[in-house]
Amino acid sequence: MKMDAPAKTKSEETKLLLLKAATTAFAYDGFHGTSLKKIAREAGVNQALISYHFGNKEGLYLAVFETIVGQIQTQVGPRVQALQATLGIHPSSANNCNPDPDSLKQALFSIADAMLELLCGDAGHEWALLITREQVSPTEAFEILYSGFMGKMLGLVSQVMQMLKPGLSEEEAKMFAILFMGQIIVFRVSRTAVLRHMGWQGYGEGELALVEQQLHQSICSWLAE
Amino acid sequence: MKMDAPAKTKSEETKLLLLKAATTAFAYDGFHGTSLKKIAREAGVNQALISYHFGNKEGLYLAVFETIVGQIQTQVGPRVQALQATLGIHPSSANNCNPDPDSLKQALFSIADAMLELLCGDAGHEWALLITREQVSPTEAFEILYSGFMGKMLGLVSQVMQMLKPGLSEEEAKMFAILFMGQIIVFRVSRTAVLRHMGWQGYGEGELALVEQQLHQSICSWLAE
DNA sequence: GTCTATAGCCCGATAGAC
DNA sequence: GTCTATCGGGCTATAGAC
Repeated sequence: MKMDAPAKTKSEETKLLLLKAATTAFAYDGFHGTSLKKIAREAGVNQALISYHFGNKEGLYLAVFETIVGQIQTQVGPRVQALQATLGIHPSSANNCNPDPDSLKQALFSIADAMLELLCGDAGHEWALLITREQVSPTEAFEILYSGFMGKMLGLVSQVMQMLKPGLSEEEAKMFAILFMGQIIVFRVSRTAVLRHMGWQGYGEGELALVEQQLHQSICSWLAE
Repeated sequence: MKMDAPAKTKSEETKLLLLKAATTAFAYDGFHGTSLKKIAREAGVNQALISYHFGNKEGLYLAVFETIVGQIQTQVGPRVQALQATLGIHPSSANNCNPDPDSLKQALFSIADAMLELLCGDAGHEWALLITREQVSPTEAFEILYSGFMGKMLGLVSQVMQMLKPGLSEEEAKMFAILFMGQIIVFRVSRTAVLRHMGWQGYGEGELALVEQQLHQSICSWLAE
């Protein structure tokens, strides 16, 4: 919720240490593959404190996702709002529903780039693993992710698509948003297969730039049609 | 390997029962979330027989994937070869590298439809879960999947793309194959998010038809460009 | 708030009778 | 080939001292 400073009380520091260790462990080994003993060990904190602070294993797991969503919202939330403002979607404007098509396209580009970086960049590596896992095998934590940012993202892309191609039905626009996301998340979800197929060692700057270029081209194809 | 009939010896029947139960259990709960005790119980087979027939838990897990790849190969293998023949990719033909562009496009359509049905249809539900899990968190079993059919599939799509758009570099063609796959697998990987976003209850015939239509349209956009 | 210690359970693997 | 029985170990959760 409000955890930017390294923490003040000792209790909060313990929580942060546990959350950090739990994020790493759950990301790499999944919920079932992770033991509380290991998390406590890696955090340098006594195991019994997990129950004390988070109730049980599931409570800790959910807390990890709440932290992630909170940080994503503080990071990309402002950008999304700025985007909505640029596009004239903000509620205060009457119905200025005809922004510059080119800036709309640029908006799609920047959303794609941001998603790709989040999912495939070094910074959000563990987040990406956790998010992907919840996509594939949803638990209670999926609700946190979807209502926190995924649903909003899909809705935004759908809206932009419908503005760019007014002929689209709402259903078609929503479907396009999903295809849009699919082209991005495949690079995380099928990471191993992608690297093998492309003959890459990993996603370096060069590779990501190439992917972004291809994504932009694909988006242009849709819009040109 | 060669298991079509309900089995002959009692030993093979036991193996089949265990493989069937293991497929279901691993699909829904993952490797770590599944216990051998549960598999034996659901198979109606004594637990100790797992060690006897498959060595250990991992051996059983890998055997599940070998079975899946075997069945996929017998199912779609002939279709792929027919496709390659139609496209003139078969080695016996010299270099008849200019088949009808329209039949190439139809080939892409049918690959997309087959993949979508495999991943989202009722028939391959458990397979889809297992495959997706291995994509996201690869283990030794990933090798079986990739060398068994995923790599071939990606290679085939890349080839077709390059034939349809000769201007593409090999790298671009490979990337297109990945975007192609991404648009399909998103419907499995992000199933929960997709259903919520679209307001669907599940993937019925109507929904799948709609998805296929949209996929075809997306492919057409790429090719038209 | 933090710790130690442990209860209670389920797991995977194996030994040995049949 | 199939079974019962069990071992050793790791797990989550909790009780209770400090």
